[in-house]
Amino acid sequence: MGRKKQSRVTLQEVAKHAGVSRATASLVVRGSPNISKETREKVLKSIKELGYIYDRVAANLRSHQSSTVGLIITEIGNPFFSELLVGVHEALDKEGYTVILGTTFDSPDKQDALLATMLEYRVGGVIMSPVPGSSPDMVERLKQWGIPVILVARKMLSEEPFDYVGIDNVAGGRIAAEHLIEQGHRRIAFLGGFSNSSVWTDRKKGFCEAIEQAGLEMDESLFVQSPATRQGGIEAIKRVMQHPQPPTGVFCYNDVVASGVMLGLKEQGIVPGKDVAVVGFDNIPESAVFSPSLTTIAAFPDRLGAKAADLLHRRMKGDEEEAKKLILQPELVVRESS
Amino acid sequence: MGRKKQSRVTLQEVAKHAGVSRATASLVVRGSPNISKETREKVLKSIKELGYIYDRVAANLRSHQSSTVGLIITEIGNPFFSELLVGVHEALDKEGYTVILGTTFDSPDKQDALLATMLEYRVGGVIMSPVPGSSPDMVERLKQWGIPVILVARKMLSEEPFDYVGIDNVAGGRIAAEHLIEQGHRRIAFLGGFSNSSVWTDRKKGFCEAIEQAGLEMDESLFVQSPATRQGGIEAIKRVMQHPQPPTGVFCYNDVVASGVMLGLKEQGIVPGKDVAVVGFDNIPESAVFSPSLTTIAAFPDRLGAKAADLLHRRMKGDEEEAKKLILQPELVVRESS
DNA sequence: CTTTACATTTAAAACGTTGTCAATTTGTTT
DNA sequence: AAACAAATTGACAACGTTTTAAATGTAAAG
Repeated sequence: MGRKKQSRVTLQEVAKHAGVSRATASLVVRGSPNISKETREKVLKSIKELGYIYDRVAANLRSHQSSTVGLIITEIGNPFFSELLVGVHEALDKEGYTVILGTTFDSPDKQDALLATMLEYRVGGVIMSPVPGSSPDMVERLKQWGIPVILVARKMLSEEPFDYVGIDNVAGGRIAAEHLIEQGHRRIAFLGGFSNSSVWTDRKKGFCEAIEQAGLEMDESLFVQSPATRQGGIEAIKRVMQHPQPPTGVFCYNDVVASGVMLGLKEQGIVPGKDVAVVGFDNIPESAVFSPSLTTIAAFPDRLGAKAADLLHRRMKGDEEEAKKLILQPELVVRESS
Repeated sequence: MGRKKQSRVTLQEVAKHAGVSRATASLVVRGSPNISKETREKVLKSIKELGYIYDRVAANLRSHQSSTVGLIITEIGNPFFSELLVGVHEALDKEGYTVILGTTFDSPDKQDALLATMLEYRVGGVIMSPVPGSSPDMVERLKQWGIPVILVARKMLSEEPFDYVGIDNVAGGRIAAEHLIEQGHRRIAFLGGFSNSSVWTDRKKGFCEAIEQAGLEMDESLFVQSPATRQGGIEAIKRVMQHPQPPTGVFCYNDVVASGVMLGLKEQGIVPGKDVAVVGFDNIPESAVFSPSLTTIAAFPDRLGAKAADLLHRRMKGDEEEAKKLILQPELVVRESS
């Protein structure tokens, strides 16, 4: 069954085996151009024969570089974030980075702990979706150590001078409301999410703008906050339907909430898409298969992720320009639910 | 705006500031018991004052330990795997490990490359869902270096002596078929996935066992392989419904395929759950919101992940017992689609 | 007042690599 | 043959920790 725990072969041993100096061997593994083809092959052969494994940890320690980046998201459960993760991961992969993953589950403490861990691991940069209401201190600290941080999908509480990649949530909210108004709805609810997140306030802002512009009355009882989960959606729709004048259209904080909303409607014998129009946000892949299929605002999480990764890459390469804000435009996707 | 790129404070500097030796400072940061309370506090104070950051990379290099583990999955897009990821991640987090993530996208080469990378990063262990048909050489190699590897959800081609955590796919296939037979279906299709994966062959095996036991005929044209994606499901159901004697019940390789199958049925004006019964596999959260809601075989990916993480933790702690196989039992979840 | 024992603390070597740079070898051109 | 360029070397000092074995200080025991 092979021996146990053979100890690592070092570059030193490779060099000796190939009959060259350690310096030369080092240049070979790093692909230096001024090494003759001959010696390069000699060394590569020895590497293969001895089963040498490059020690990136030692190399990074010595060279003050880092080929790892930290990725911090709030919940992997939400397909929006898994798509985001795919986008980031794929783009970073292409550039040869290795990803250290962290999940905050919306806890500020956990977020700080994660950032601290990433610091301890000497990551070269961080892409994160911040917890609503968390303080920018820790991010500031990373930047002070020269570690670039890209915020994605969510901003921090205040308008901090950080790089940010996201979508235009105000526009998204407006588009959603305009669509429902165009469909003839006069009483429209906004369900799910919490007002402490920048995403929520932005979407609400756009929503309200469209409502006002159409000259509709703004009824505070049509705004129901709840966790951005399926269960949260179920509860929110139940609450709002008890209103003496229930809405005929609802705009949901995101698609997961929308799935709960539609479930809740069905439970009460109300047919979503017919009796009540439902519009979601994010356009997660599943929303096409819901029934009725969900009208939603596409937020392109994978593109967001890829853009964030590109930006981070540029920063790590030494781009020192001032903070960039990349705002993608969302798009309305009309389906059966409205 | 603070200075740029302050260089890291080292333990050396902390020691000097606290008036102790570097060794003592090191013992303090590691929480050694035989350090007097006095000096401990002195050092901790200096750490705080100087803003010292522990360098785990350097520490791991020296101590030959590793607090990172590699996690390799095939596709983050499938909710089954995101749930798995959640389970693994949460459990490892609790034990203080940091996760390095990799995705193979079902490419054996990518898988080998990822394993090589993890080796280079000196991970302490690996949890992976292997690419179907990939060779166990690389895994063997890791184990030779004393790095434990846990296979999860998928086995390697042959019955290798590796630790494995998965569910009983044969039982799952049988349960699904039995359920459909019990509902009165005589012609049942098995759609999606490819025969090169152990998961597929196992599910098919159980499926066939039940068919035979019920004395039904086995029609090869009712087995349609396709990518395990929504699109794959759409194509598979279209193909099989062209059959002169189309099935009245279908068992899908997984829930994602099932979602495609139901979509494909609707496109043809056939009502899933009424005209044709559909059963999925995995019980991804979304399957409850499909319409009709999907009858499926629950595979508990999060539990799988947690178990795998626990097992890995034990291995990393030095548990040298021979390869363990942990097989969880799947459960039938009946909903509207059957 | 010395010895023994014990708890703390320490100096120096190690981990596996890269950076530096002057010195050497080899190959090519004038 | 000399002059030049290109490729390779050797030696040593980093990088920021942990490890080892040895040294210190102090209190209890003789």
